[in-house]
Amino acid sequence: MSPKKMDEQVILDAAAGEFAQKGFDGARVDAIAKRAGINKAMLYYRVGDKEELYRRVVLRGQMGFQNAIMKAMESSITAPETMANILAGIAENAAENRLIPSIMLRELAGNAKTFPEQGREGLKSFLSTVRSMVTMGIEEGTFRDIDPTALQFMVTGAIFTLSLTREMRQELNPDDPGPLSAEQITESIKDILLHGILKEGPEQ
Amino acid sequence: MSPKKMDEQVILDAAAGEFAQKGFDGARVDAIAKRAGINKAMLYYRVGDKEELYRRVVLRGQMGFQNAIMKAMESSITAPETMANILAGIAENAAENRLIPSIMLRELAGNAKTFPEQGREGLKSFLSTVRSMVTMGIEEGTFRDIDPTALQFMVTGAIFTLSLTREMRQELNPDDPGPLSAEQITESIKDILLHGILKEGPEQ
DNA sequence: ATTCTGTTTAACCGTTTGGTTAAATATAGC
DNA sequence: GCTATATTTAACCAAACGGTTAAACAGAAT
Repeated sequence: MSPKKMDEQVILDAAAGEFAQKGFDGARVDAIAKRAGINKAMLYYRVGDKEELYRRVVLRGQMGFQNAIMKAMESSITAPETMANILAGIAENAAENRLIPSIMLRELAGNAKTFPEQGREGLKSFLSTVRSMVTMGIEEGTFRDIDPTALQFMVTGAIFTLSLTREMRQELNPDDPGPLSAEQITESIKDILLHGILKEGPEQ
Repeated sequence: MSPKKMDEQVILDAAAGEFAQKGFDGARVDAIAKRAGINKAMLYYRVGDKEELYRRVVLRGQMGFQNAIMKAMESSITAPETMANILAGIAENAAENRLIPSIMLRELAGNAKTFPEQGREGLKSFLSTVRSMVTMGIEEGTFRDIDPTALQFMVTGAIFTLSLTREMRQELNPDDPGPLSAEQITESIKDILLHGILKEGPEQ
């Protein structure tokens, strides 16, 4: 009934790599096929056209972040704890799946006009989660009266750009420490951010 | 000797708009011509091919940031002052020339592989400027012992993503305050960042 | 008025690209 | 072996795209 089999994940991995490097318009369907080690027509047979390929890649990548955020929320009680865990979750996920930040930043640059409709709900819930975490911190008295919007984008902006420039930074700046682990990124940002938003300063 | 004349800036503006919205590969040369209200061949006559168009747009846009940074450096003495002025300079510039953050983030996403060779020096000097500002602050005792790399990308990452999502944010999150002025962005980020990096906390 | 030069355009061209299709190949059940 | 079904491929196609070119046009100088 089925001769060989062909892992669909291989196709999505190949597509993710191509989309991340070249963007949707720059990506070549033939190149994706080549990366996956199959013929172009196979892509259409197994997944669909270029847009469907992209949709699947984005949605799969988004899931990782959503799970990370959810786990961070569940495993923490106070707002500072939540904040630190969200930070770590995003950083770890960006490090594991390095292709996604690239795709996401490109979406941002294009006003998310090619972002899958199905994924927009996820984005919304992420934004409102961070926001409610901040207001919670302010209400419980641990946070200063900071701007949640600014914090949202300081976290994601910093992590995404840091993991994206992983290879590039050192070349541009000899003083740069070079590639950082997710833990290092998390610690550095957490250090600045917690001092920046806590009323009393982190105890530790 | 010259019949009509045709402002070259109009062409570069049109190109910047197209490149910002669609990226290099997504941009259509015909579309740029249409935006500029001229014929496609005119582009090649006056500026050059697609790559040259892009090169010019990026270099022109980069100049604005470089000037802003330089002015910030000149007009400030202490490290916290410098830090605040750089922040404000970048934010103002991003607000004035909204197309550039989009182009820059796309470059980031593609590992800056299409970034003009000529512009790389500017990037380098920007990075080392911020870095030396941080080390100066640490040495003069006003800054805590923070990670300069993290700060670099928290500043640019936050400002770029904030100005890029200007139209998008409110749609995704009803609690979002919507479009923010450069001053608002500057103040929000400065508030968090200065508390985050200063030893004593901002006096004000 | 004619010439000369800088400017603008319409039409065209070769290539690339996303997508299709018809044929080939492999596997399982009979 | 034969048939039915799932998989894979090579070849093909129309459309879109970047780029060119030859001709038209406009104004200044003579």
